[in-house]
Amino acid sequence: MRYSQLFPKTQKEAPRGAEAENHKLLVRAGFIDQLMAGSFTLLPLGFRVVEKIKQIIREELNTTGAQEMLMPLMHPREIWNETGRWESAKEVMYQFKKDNKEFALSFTHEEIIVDLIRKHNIKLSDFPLKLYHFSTKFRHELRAKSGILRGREFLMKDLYSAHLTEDDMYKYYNDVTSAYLKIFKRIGLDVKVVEASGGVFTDKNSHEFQVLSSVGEDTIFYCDTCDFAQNDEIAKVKVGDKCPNCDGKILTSKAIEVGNIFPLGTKYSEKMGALYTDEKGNQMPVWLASYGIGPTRTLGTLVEVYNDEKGIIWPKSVSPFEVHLVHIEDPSTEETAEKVYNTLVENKVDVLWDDRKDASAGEKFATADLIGIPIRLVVSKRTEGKIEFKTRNSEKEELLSLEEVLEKLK
RNA sequence: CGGGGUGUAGUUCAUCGGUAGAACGCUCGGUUUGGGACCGAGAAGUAAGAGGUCCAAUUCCUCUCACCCCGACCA
Repeated sequence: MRYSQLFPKTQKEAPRGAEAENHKLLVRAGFIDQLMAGSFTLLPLGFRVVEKIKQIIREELNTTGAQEMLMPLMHPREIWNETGRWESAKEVMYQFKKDNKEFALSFTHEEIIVDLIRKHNIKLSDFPLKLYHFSTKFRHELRAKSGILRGREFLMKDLYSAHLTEDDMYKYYNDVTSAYLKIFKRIGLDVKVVEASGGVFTDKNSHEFQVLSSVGEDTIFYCDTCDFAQNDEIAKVKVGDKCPNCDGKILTSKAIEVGNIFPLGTKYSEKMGALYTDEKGNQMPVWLASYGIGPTRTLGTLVEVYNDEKGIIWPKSVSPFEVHLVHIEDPSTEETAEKVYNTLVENKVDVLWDDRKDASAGEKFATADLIGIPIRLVVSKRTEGKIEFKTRNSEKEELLSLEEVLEKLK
């Protein structure tokens, strides 16, 4: 991709009023654009990062046997009446009427999944069922805030599993926990698995995947030695206590919730009649669990965690491009730059080439630092036919041949 | 929904009773090229909207709307 063709270009100023680092940097670097409070366009750069996050999630979930699909975002009132959530969740739902018929924009999909399951006459051997999709969620937040971290419209991956027994549900629940840990590790985020209440989704406790950060909205208590962690809404420990599971000390921190998993039990299947016939001929409700990850919130969280005074620093696994090629204009180096770019493309290296003819060296470096692609290559008359290789998070520069660069990128 | 803040050029801001200004960005011309270069020219505005006070309102007052922050709430 040639930077001269990329929409939009970076800008020096952050939007008026923006305070959250993710908001300022994502807008300045051209990853997102705000339409209204809590609602953003994913611009080409932001879209690339989110697609990479989604692909990592997809790979790990598919490994657990889950199947991807896509459910509708506009739902009839009737299906929400079945569980009583048209009323009980009305605060968070966008509800509206058209042609005398009532609808809601999707804020979650339990009802839709249960409807699918009961409709398809599934037999014992079909279980467990594991279905997921990536889709937009509409939630009427009282206050949208913190850039892309709490929006009224955002992307979510939601996975739903259906089981014959509680044991089987928890078995898969643990599988998903492991998959989530792999996902966040690959994305480059350090997460804590935190016990929390299930809110309006379930009476049982749920688990949240939290990234420690001062801009987080949740407060968690966690052990400095083992994996123990609880959300303050249910926490029975306080700072300085001895950990209930080991000899460690309890600490506290603000944290951003990037994922959560809920053991739903049989609440929804009983209300909606998602039943199976067991060996003895009894009609039994299926056991359900749901599991969410917010790819767009993850995008913002990454920026909160990985930035410096110059801009964003993407982890390699989710960077919008693998390398940022900077050409410092000089007639004698034009061919070299073009050749380096073409060779990288031929070798399937995802490269953003700053080919602008009207930008100074300083401007190009500032642009590269702001966008935050982890590897920067420079071609200039100073590199004399070679290529300067530098990573975003270090000052060290190496002068390499094209072959050496390709070798290093492998 | 309660409290606070802010709305002026594409963006960030100045002007704060006498009728619109800068920087950045953009367009054109020229000089530049290792850390957001320089010179010249140019385009760009219903001062968020409505009402009020005043000889005169971007400026003061009222209401509305929008955005940001704190709180409440939150899957």
